[in-house]
Amino acid sequence: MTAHLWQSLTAAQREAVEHVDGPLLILAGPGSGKTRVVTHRVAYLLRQGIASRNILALTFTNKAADEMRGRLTQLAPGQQLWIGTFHRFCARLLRQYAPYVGLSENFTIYDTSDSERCLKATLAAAERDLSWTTPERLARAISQCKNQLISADDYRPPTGNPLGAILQEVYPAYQRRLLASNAVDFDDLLLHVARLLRTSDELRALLDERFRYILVDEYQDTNLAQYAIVRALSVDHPNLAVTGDPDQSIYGWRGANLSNILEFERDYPDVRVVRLEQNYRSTGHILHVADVLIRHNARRKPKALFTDNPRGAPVRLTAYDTQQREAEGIAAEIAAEVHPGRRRPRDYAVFYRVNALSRSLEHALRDQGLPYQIVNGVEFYQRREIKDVLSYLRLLNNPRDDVALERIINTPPRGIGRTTLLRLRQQAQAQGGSLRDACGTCQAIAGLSRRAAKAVGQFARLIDRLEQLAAQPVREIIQQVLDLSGYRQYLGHSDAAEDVERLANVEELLTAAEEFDRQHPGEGQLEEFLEQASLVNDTDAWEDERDKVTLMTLHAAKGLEFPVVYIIAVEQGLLPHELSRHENDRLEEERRLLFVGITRAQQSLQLSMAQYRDFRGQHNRTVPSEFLLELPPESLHVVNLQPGTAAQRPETFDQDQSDTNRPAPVRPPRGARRGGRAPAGVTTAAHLLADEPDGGSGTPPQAPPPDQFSEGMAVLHPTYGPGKIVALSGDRERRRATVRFANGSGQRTFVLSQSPLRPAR
DNA sequence: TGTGAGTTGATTTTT
DNA sequence: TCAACTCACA
Repeated sequence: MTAHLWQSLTAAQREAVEHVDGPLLILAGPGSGKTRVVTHRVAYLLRQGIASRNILALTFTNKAADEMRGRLTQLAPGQQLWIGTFHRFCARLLRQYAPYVGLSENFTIYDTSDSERCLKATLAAAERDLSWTTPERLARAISQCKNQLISADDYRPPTGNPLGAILQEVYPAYQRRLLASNAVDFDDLLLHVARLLRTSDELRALLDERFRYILVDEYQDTNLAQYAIVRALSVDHPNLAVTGDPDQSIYGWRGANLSNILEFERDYPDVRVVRLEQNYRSTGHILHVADVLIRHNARRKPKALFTDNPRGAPVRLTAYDTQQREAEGIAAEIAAEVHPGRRRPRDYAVFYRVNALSRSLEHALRDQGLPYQIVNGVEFYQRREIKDVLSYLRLLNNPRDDVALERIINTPPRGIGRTTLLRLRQQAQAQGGSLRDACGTCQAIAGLSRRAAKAVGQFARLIDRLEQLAAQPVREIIQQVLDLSGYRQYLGHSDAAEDVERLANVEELLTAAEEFDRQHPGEGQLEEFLEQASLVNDTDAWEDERDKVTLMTLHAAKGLEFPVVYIIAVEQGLLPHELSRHENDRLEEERRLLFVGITRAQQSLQLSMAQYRDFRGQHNRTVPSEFLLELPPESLHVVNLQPGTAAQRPETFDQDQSDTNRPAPVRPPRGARRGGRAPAGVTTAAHLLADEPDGGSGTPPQAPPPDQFSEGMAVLHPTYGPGKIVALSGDRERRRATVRFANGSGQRTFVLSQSPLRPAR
């Protein structure tokens, strides 16, 4: 082996790299060179004479897979081994074994919006009263079931849960519809494979033998289904190496199960554990802030983060007046470094909790003439025109794809309206066939007007004609679709900026198809193209080559690093997010999210908040994030850019609706109270942020907070559930609200200052 | 059947 | 704020 490859590795890294047989757990802190270790280890395995086809590397995102592939081609050129996401891997297996689960190999992969359409169709057919819940909620519930390996037949609702009762009916019906359409949703990819491995030990053993060495990256993000798959493939050959960091688990909401990594040692008692704790990325101050913050989490594996890097500048904690000031301030700082050439735009990243926060930054950066890129804005493959065109392709590939058919049967408009579609659905149901079948027999459908029947007949002929082309190169198929369906004309007939852009997007799709064709010569590649389109997202298109400021969510930031990082809107309700604030597990996940953001920074980091922020079209006073209280003052530099604020700030706490109101005007948020972990001498974010320029001055009596309740407003009560305010009375501390509750609890009156009632939004 | 205005209602993170 | 959906009308 070439000596220089290993020279740069530390003892701990080398230990992981040179581990060959048996289970291995690599606990890798941020910036600890994990990717290097993993790729070196694969190279090492290959050099030990292990055949590349026996190695399987599973990642969570395409981006991670691409990076690993890229590095491996440098370390071990010319080796063919499987590197990819769980979903890609499962899709590929499923194509091979589709009949075992009732699919044919040309099945369609529904993305989230497709499966929601499918679910809506199911609900419409079931005719249940859904006024009290939404299809989205049901979709999420189904997804959660699948993540936990609960199949439609196994599902038993918890007693007294109204959602469960509906689910018991709808989940199997939805699943039947998917199968009838020869389609799977994202979760099915995993679920089908997991069940396949469980039911057929023969197949399981075959694949276990085939994939003798398995590596799983970001193991902390695996859910139960992924866990089951990996375990099933590591019975006879338990050479399972997982890497991860429990502190960077941020996908709990998607079913990721932190226990998978926390209890790995229990699952594999003879596991070798390697800890990579030295950080090569960040300055001492940045790492210290991250470390102190994450120690507030209870569910974790304690670890000591350290670095030999210089301490650097303290982390800045900046309070702005408004979000505009925040954005302008950040943009001006970047411009001041970039324009004289001290730094490049690509050195900078701005992170936020939700996509909606990017707008003011875009403005500010544009005003400064700074180039920027937004990761995960509107995804390319989610755009209407792209989905339209792809739906044609999907229907060609899988005639039973009803969701695709419904999408295009009248796009562009060809005179097939609601009524006609309804008849077609009835016909399909009666025949027990697909909509595509029904279209073919439209002459025989009762109640269909002559005109409608003609339109449907034309549509059926169009599809027939296109189906002849299915073996052509993908670009050619798309061209024909655009021409024969009239879609190109339909988009091109107006000069509206919107239409021009749509046309441009379609052109881009053609380019992508051309590129695909080049890489996939030969016939019948349509299926592979569609699979890529469903399982590849826009993060993958993020170009770190481009010299631009990067704007992205904290989730998207995982795995990346930047010299200078800004994290904006570190405020209650956003970070931690409103929906995660009240459950401890989810609060810890929010803390991890901030931890991930902080540890992306190499040299310089600023956390910021704005006193006022426009959100969802409303102008709101904000409350500093409780996480700010948990940061170590000795590594912080607090900058207060709010004019004359010390006087008003206590009031901000009155708007904190998280727990029971207290009479005291200044109330330490939860973090400070819990176990007295707040840094000595600092009790509240108000103090923390009032350090300068005018901190400590006398506090005049504050104005009463603006009334947040109004008549007719939807509210939520922890005991009585959702309700509506029917009357308000009294003032200030005595202000009372009468609420009518939805679930038969009748009407009740609450003293607002003493009740946990809050707006339901 | 298609279109446009108007309303409503919902808003986290993604394979 | 903004997209999806409804409803009235051509």
